[in-house]
Amino acid sequence: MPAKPSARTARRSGAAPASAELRERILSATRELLQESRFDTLSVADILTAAEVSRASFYFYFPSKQAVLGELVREAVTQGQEAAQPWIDGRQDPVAALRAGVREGARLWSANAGVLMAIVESWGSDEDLRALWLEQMDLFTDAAVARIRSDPHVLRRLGDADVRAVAASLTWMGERLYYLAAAGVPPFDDEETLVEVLTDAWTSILYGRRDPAQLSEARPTVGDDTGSATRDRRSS
Amino acid sequence: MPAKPSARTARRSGAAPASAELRERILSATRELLQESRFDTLSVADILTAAEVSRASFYFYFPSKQAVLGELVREAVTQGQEAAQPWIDGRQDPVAALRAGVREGARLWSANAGVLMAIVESWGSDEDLRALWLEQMDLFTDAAVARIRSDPHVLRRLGDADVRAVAASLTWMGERLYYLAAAGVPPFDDEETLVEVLTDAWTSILYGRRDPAQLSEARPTVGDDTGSATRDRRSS
DNA sequence: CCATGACCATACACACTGTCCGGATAGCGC
DNA sequence: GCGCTATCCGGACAGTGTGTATGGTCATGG
Repeated sequence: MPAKPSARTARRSGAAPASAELRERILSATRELLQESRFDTLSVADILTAAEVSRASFYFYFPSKQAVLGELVREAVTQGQEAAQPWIDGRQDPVAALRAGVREGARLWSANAGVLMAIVESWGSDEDLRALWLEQMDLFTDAAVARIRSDPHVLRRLGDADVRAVAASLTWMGERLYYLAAAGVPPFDDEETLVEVLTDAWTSILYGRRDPAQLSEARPTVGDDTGSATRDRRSS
Repeated sequence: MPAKPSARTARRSGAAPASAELRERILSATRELLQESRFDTLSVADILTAAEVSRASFYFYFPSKQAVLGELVREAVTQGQEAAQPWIDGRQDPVAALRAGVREGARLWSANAGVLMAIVESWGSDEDLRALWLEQMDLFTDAAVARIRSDPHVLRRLGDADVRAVAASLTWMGERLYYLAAAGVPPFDDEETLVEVLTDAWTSILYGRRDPAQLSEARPTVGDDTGSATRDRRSS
């Protein structure tokens, strides 16, 4: 069966074949594809087409599509570490800093929804991705632990509880809620709701109170519950 | 190429070829296989071998291996609904009931670790499984919402927060932590730690206090933190 | 002017899924 | 005992993926 030997010869003409240019193309293409497809339904062939790269080249730069995802995750997550900083170094009001961090996290997640959803869905099935993701979660946990340890008020409140376990819980609760938000699962698909509930949870657990400040923020009546539906992202 | 026409003829001899007997064999075999393999690395062929069933028969009873998982999940999750009952109908001390429910949940998860890990890892990639799991989580959420609504103390404390969102957060935090425990991710791989931290989180958020009772329970010094390692189940 | 390195097309070995078909066999009515 | 039918089996096949291997093309630079 004769394949069409059509126009696939207009590339080398481009400016610089700078060493790892194809590598970049692969990365970008994958990142974009992930915005509309799930990682596991994405075939290498799809990436090849989108990046206009040959199979051989792909496997020259990456050992597998999982490796590509790993790279993208590292990129995305680096920014995340920074979002948490304000709360970590604890120069501001903790609750305010926390809320700001949570909101920043939400922004970050929606900006990189494709990549982050992909890693969350895939770290269970690939050794390298698993190590990568667990390491990232550990970093957040470490930061939270440090912050908690440096706050006598929180320490007292926590009593004899396992500080690291508490910190890890908070980290993973965040991971899950952000993921659900990105996946369009109600009620987390609404950013405002997400931020409120996450912040409340963190402050309740650590500081034993809900943030009074939130009441002053302009937030329309919630009109909550009665929502058992299952709406999905991917339909936009 | 002559295949060995060997001993595959010792089954029909068995007692009753009662209608859906093969179906049962498939279910059990899969359940057992899931205790040592991940769902996505499990091929239909593996199930066929384990259940001593032909490919044709398999596809007669189930449209796909996902459907098998769905069935197993329904079985496992039904028990879960009951575990939550004591807290739901709220005749006992809420915190005590909560703690008991959380512990029961932990037991349930470790008893059905294979199946439950499988659904958690797979609901993102299959329409039916997704609907099934989201429905289950919604059921738990509904129950929590009802319980919260019927408790003026909690209601007051929650203020204008979105009740359903809070309930959903608690549900999903549980899902994630139980999963991590089953997956052997520290510090949740220790049941005691898991139960404590989950109960504390729920009570902190809902009742604004940690349970004083827990201090009286015999619980050895935690010797917490300094654990960033990544140990995996599947190695037992 | 040709060697080299970057890249491509193609095709292959292997694995898995889901479908289809020609039997084999056991129980059952007769 | 005899054929019927429901049930189940082995095996083959098409379709789709992945990862590897082979040989060819083209621009550049020595």
